Amino acid sequence: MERNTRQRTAIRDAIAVANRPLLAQEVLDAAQTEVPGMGIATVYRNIKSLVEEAVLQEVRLPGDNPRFEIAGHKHHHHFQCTQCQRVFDVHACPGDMSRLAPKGFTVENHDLTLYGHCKDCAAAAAT
Amino acid sequence: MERNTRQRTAIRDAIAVANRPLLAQEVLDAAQTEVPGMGIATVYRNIKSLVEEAVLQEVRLPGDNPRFEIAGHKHHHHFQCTQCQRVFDVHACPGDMSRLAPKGFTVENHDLTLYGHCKDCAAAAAT
DNA sequence: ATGATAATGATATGGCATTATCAATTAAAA
DNA sequence: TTTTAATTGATAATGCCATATCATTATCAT
Repeated sequence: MERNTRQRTAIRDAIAVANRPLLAQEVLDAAQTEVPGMGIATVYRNIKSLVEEAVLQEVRLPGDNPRFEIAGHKHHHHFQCTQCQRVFDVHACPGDMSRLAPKGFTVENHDLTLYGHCKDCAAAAAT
Repeated sequence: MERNTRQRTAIRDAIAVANRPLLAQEVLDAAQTEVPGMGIATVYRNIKSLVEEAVLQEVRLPGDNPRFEIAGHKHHHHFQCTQCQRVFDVHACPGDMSRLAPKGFTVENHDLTLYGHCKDCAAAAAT
């Protein structure tokens, strides 16, 4: 991946604009508004190289396929809407977790996923 | 699944004794100490019916295949050792998460995974 | 603008977890 | 113990995500 193609740009931009982690298929859907004929293989190829270049980073949620977001964000967590399944960043954190583990265990990191209704779905449900 | 077979008993007992969530393959390995010739299909078949009967419950960790533990535990979280990959229960919880989500989002549930070294691996590393 | 070659799109293939198939076995009712 | 049918074990089939293949297209140094 040494050339700047319309597809590569559309993929990176789609993820940057979404401002939330996207599945490969979501990246394709978003990038196709810019480059209509784009294929899924191109998405996987470019995601892979963009991760290797540390432009993107992978986000794994329990039971889901990998999502990708722009790299470099500081420590944060994720929220998944149980209705639309979309994932959003959560920039708050409960803080130190080392006291939670059993005695003898050392905690080096942690992942937190919140579940509920996103703003859009909560608003729709309230009508 | 209406009959009590040696295999079914061995599978349920293996998960109960382990006292931590096990992968299908880990269940097979553990159950084979009781029923040597057991096949992986039998493990999947019995896990599936035991989950339907609410004897077992599924545990999903980011990026991993499903694990299974005895159902009925109260709210708890999990710890995964970054060395041996085993998963352990964590019975502590940071508490209410509703304030962490962005405005307009409603939090109904949460999953927390701690990463680090388990007691065994931490002790081994200290030598 | 041209040529070398990287990238794309369509699709075949791979990899892996899980499920389906089926003859042989085994539980358990009679 | 005999009988009946559920269960097992071996393995083929499935499903899904991701990668490889390859002819065609597009980038970009010259």
